[in-house]
Amino acid sequence: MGKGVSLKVIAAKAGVSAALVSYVLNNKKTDRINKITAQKILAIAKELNYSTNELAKSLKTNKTNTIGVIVADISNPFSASLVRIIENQGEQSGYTTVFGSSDEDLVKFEKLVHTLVNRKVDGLILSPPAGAEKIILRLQQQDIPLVLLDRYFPSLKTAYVIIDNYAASFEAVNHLSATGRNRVGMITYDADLLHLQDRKNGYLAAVKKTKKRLDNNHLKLVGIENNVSKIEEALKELLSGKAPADAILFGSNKIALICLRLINSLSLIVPDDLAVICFDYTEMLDLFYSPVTYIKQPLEAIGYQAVQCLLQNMGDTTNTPAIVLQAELVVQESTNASGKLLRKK
Amino acid sequence: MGKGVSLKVIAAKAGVSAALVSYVLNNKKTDRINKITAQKILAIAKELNYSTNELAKSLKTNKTNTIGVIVADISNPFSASLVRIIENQGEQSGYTTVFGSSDEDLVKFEKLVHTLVNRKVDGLILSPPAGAEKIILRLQQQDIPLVLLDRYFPSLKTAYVIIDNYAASFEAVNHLSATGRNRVGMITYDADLLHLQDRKNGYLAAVKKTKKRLDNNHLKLVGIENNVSKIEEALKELLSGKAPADAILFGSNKIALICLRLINSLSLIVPDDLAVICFDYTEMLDLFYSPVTYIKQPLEAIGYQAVQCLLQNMGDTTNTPAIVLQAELVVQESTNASGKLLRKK
DNA sequence: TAGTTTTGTTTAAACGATTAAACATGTCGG
DNA sequence: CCGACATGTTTAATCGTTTAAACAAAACTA
Repeated sequence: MGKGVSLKVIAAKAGVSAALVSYVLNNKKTDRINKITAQKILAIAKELNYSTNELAKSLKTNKTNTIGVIVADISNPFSASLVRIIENQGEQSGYTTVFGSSDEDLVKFEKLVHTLVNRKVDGLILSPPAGAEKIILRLQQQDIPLVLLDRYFPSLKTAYVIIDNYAASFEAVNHLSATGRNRVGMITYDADLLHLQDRKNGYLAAVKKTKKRLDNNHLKLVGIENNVSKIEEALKELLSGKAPADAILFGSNKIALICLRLINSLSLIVPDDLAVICFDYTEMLDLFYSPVTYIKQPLEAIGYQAVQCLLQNMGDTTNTPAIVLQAELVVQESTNASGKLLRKK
Repeated sequence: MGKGVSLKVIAAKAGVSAALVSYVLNNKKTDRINKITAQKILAIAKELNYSTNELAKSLKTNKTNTIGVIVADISNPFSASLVRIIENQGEQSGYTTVFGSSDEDLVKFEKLVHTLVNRKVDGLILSPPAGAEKIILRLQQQDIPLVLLDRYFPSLKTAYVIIDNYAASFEAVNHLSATGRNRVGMITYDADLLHLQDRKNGYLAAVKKTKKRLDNNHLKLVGIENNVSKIEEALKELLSGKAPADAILFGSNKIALICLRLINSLSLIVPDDLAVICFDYTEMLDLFYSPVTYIKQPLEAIGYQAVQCLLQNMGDTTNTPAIVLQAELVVQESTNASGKLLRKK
């Protein structure tokens, strides 16, 4: 391996001590240092193409200027976009971001957390899987700054940034009701995670509010592992029987993909026969023949707030801001009340 | 910040030297060490919840067990999937992966490379933007193991993993020709990057081979910044005039998205009036009313090979394997020769 | 019993930086 | 011409590990 150029090397070449080189390169004690010596040192540093060994620096300063981010799955477009925003946002404040995917797996999550902590990240932005309370708690006991993303645990006093999933679902169902849909169904996850519960509960509350009889068969819960046939089955059930749904809210973009693909191959027409709304935007929603109405999470704001909260929490770990952002319902053709089709006949 | 538990702390508590603790915890010199002492040390380490400071360890051992990956844009589903595969693949070999997005911007790319190098990653997997030759060369001079991903520079002797873009384009056009399309167009990038040139040249060669008159107007080049109106304009041009294209090959998933969205709003029918093929798979292709035929890059294989090549290059930087993988044309409805529509009428 | 091995543990330097404190000079006022 | 202050640079400890080498005591060996 090519010998690294260290302060010592520069010092030797310049005939000074390593300490002085450090001062010069970091612009410290600038009032004291001889300009000529400083110039010489800078010249040599440039000539040798010196660059700091951040490992050593971090070890000494106890600061890595790194934040660790754990999402469920970075290959999910939703996570990927968010991660990108956090990456940019962090950079603005001088932080490098490192990511990992937990796959909603507690063991994997814990392993990732460990790796990041042992590498001494300055703080963590986490989308923890269900059951991660103990892990989070231990991090707090170790005084490691962190903010939860997209999820939160009511039993824990942490900083978090979430969207109001309850309101988002509620608004979506309201929109469907208001535009004449009578049997609004939902396919979402059967999970402990509170943000998913909120999506479900928002739906239930809105359905109840319509005074229309609440038909349990219109809420379909599927596993978070996104099993294709299970989800397809749920959709088929919703669309059959004596009171088939005339509108469906999909609890995630994964669910939406699977269902829309299936709908493509069925004989029913969106939005005439069925209105659909999807949680989270993906490019694909625009490509469906009837562009899909969706619940738009304010990704920029989420990413921004996550980093800001973390910075605050880094200053003082007892400072745990809780940010709740509102999602926005973006109405497109798939919930068109008129039933007039824009798509090609 | 909560005092870190260091070897020294354990050593003190156990009444031994830090060195001995290190030996025990790393299972070195196991034959020599007293079992009882070892047990005691392990117990204390567990009790204090010790975990290695990887910073210090890396500084000493000159190994971080980290590989750095730079892609164009991690929020692009293609990159996101690949990155995920690399992440998993790296983990198999005991490496943590850290990512960054260059946005095809040379300055940003260089900055990212610097950051990763200063953090002493053990190796790099890079999708360099155009003009990155000097940067790559300097890395090689510093003996930093690296492998290029998806791209390569003929002027440089580096390890790389790419797909045969020329053959992929060629095959796609052939397929269109063979299924009766006569005026095959392409919209792709006007870029120096060789893999993009290859896509273009494969198209040109295949068109030439059909013996049909090569009409320059059927190849549209757009900027890599994916300007929406420029791309839409290119599409409109292809579809108008005296010899409108009856088939189009899209040079990337971004281009495809923009064009398919526009096609959705036009009166022409895919595949009857127009066949389309897209480079790179994305979920969205399945949601288009006429599922889109695409050129499938073997992501798993690419990710696997990238990591393997890097490991080889880490062992010996003069070892620069060049892997060329073949893409696969996945034929779906959008190039259906019969013109029979599966989509809803 | 003295010498050699084996067993068990410690010493100390090193990785590459940071930084308080000490140490030289030089300059100036009185 | 001497103490005080300013100027410029070095010393040395430290961060938390690793690891070769030294050391000490016990256990054989002859």
